[in-house]
Amino acid sequence: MVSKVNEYENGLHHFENACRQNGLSITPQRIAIFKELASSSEHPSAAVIFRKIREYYDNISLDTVNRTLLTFHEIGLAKVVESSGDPKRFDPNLALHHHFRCVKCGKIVDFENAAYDALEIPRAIQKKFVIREKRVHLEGFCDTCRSPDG
Amino acid sequence: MVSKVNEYENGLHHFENACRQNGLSITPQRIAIFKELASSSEHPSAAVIFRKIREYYDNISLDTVNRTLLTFHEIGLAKVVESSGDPKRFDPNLALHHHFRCVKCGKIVDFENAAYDALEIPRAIQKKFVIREKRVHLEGFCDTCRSPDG
DNA sequence: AATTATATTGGACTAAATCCTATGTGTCAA
DNA sequence: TTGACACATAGGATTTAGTCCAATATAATT
Ligand SMILES: [Mn+2]
Ligand SMILES: [Mn+2]
Ligand SMILES: [Zn+2]
Ligand SMILES: [Zn+2]
Repeated sequence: MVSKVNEYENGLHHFENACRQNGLSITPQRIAIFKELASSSEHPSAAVIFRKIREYYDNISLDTVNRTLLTFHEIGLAKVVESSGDPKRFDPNLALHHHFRCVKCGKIVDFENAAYDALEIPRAIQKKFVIREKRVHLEGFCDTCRSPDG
Repeated sequence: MVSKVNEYENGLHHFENACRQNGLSITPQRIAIFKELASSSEHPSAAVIFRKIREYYDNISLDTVNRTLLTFHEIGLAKVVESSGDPKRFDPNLALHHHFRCVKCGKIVDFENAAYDALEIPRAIQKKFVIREKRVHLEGFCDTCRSPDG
């Protein structure tokens, strides 16, 4: 078992390498944003990350958070998750996995499934398009939203 | 083979029945929006539909188009397609099918695939959530965006 | 044709995201 | 270690998407 500390350090090293390889300087803002995203499992929006960082970093700007999250996406440090309009949601989990999204509260939940992972891209699609992501997307009501009201 | 006219009439009947069953009156605006959506295969946003209808219907409001598309979704006449932030995209195709989305130009393309259709919802997910939609989501670069620039 | 509940309009408002430019700071080479 | 510079950020302005609201219009029913 890998210790938490090592996981954490590995994450930071990955981040620093990715920045260096892409000619991006390593700023306190980028570090804070990376840490916040990496330690999150709720597929946060830029605004959510912004508010969390603001708790201890009193003048980081929302623009920087937005710009940086998009940069992370470009250099492969983060993914942008499928939503339905509404704010963009970011994902630090780069491994192949799948999503359930609650149409009521917007919660996005990861899950793993070997059969889903094994799906092949249809020939006709492969010929025509360059595929970068393949995910199964489930939608419905989560455990919290399913019962009382709606 | 069903004639175009019949398909069209069936669509309109379906629309009218859905409205009646839900206590919604059949207004010229709703008819125009339904026709425009039903005859589209590009998964249009509200703004796109609004602009098309404006070409011949000179004072329909954007608010009505937005509100109506959401209503259509509620009463099962349309689906809201998975995107990545950015404007909501609507889908008149109620049949089980799957999507490719170009990350550059935003184009969303339908495709059918029996293996994808046959995917089962994992036990653990079924127990916890109420599933309403199941789709495979592919992402990448479309035929137009793949080549020259990047 | 009159009634009434529902729907639409258009402008105001809110929220998300991007743009702009003056200021600040990581990085690298001396 | 310092200095120079290219790159990055802050914060305010702007753009864009979506919603709200109150006055007006109209579909459905009688
Ligand atoms: Mn995820
Ligand atoms: Mn579709
Ligand atoms: Zn929920
Ligand atoms: Zn494209």
